[in-house]
Amino acid sequence: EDKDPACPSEPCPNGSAAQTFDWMRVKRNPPKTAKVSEYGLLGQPNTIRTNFTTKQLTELEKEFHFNKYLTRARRVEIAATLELNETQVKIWFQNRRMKQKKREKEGLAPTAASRSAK
Amino acid sequence: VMILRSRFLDARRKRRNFSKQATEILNEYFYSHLSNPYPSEEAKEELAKKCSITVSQVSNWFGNKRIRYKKNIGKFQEEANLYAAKTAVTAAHAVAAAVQNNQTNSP
DNA sequence: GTGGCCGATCAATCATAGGC
DNA sequence: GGCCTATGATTGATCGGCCA
Repeated sequence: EDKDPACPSEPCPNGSAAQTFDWMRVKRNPPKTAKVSEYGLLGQPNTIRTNFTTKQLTELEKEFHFNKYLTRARRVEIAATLELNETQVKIWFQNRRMKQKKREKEGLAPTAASRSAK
Repeated sequence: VMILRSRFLDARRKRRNFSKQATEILNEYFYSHLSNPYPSEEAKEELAKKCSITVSQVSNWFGNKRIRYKKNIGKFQEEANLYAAKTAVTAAHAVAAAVQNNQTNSP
């Protein structure tokens, strides 16, 4: 369905040739987090990123400080309490852990890092 | 209601643009690797050092660049040609150096 | 096979910087 | 000062790989 681009080497003769590489064609599947209310209706694809409320975020944050990892039971509880999917809660914790890790890494003194020769 | 959320949560977001030369370095890498603009962790660290920014900032820059580039390739055409020409010269120099180095080293 | 986690990335959005 | 675009950062969610 698409021709293979071809000149990876040599500057192209004519003015420009912005080839389309694979990474430019990458399309992510829309979030499955539909969830509206009752069944069906609406002709609007509800495939939009969920916006967590302040209350939800506060509770999740509180729980995170208590436990970095969730048990199945706890996840179900929280999901029910905050009116979120179990998946959303699970993903939130995963992202939160990554965020934590990133913050710790950068929070540490970067001075010692610049000691290797390269 | 929801608008209030962003008020204090994003208070930390006091952005500052990168220096002109940092952007220059990042763009050079991006366009010279346009077929696969995904720098390795090591490459990111090196770029971060050269640009005097953090590795995360390098990641953010590439993430934003890739998305925005493919969103509107035409808009970056000019920029792409500019850097393509620039790196072509650099590559030529590298080849020349390699050739010369090769002559002094026999297999 | 199934499911969670990790690391990287995507994609949409936010908020500010810079130019007019 | 307002308005618009450019740009860095944030984040819910996806992708691929790994492992128990």
